[in-house]
Amino acid sequence: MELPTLADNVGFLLSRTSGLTARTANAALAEYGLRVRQYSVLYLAVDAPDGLSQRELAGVLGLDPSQVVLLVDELAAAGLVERRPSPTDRRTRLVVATATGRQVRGRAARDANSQVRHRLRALSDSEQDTLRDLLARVVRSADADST
Amino acid sequence: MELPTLADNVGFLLSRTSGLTARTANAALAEYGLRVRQYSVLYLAVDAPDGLSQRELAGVLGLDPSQVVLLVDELAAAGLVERRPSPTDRRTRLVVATATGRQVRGRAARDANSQVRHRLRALSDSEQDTLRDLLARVVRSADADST
DNA sequence: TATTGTTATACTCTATAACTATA
DNA sequence: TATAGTTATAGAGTATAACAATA
Repeated sequence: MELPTLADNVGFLLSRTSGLTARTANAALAEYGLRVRQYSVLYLAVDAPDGLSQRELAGVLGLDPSQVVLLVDELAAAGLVERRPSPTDRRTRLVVATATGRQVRGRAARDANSQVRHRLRALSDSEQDTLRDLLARVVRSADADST
Repeated sequence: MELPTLADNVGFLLSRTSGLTARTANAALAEYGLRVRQYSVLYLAVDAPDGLSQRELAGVLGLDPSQVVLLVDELAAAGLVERRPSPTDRRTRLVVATATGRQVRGRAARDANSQVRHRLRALSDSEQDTLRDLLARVVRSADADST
């Protein structure tokens, strides 16, 4: 069995590309006082009209629930989300975006998306779509494994 | 402009997929006392018959040269690589794999590749090739930018 | 003057364990 | 007995700045 060169190693390429896009996104988000991890929590909160539990956030983001606590703390301190008691389970606290949070995420998302698309400009639009679909299938299969 | 859901965001998917494959690779490499960063340095050293300068390693890996120093320190302490003076430039130290390093990287690479392929098994072989090619083009374009 | 390797430092991210309150 | 949230801690990864030796 012949070994490929490191430059042809999918894991290595994923790490490099992920690092590139994360740096790009963080640079775009700095204007809003956000980094990608906080931004991803805000993003999900905005898209969930009734909010999400921190457990749900951890699941979607692939993070440990203990990490989500700190991210929500920071977003709450910045006034972008708030924690509300769940009407059905007193253990659960729902993370809900504030009006400010919704505005910030809208502007931040457009800036970040634009910068990341530019970072990926070596790929055509349809190639970026292909990349997204391939990655999404890997993530879904991993999520299915851990269920 | 309509915002996509986070699950359709290429940056987010890259981060998740990179994390998944890095964890998988680290688990496979633990048997050899390696982690992906150290492994990637060893990998390049093995493939360069006359060794590489730490500056070259940093360039290929997308790391800061100061980080490469520590990775080479660890590999040298484990007897997998050694630093040799460059015959042409007394500032430069060439990182060269030892015989042990070559053996270890061969076995480690086969284990890690096998595990990562399994982690990506939602994609067919040809889809994994497509993914690799798309990512490689992004990395090359970024490398060209910083030149 | 510029480049190679190095040391140092601070910050972010990741991984785990343990605890509380509720279910 | 299990689950949601939380606190704490340690280790790994990332980002910069500054310095000595050499080009």
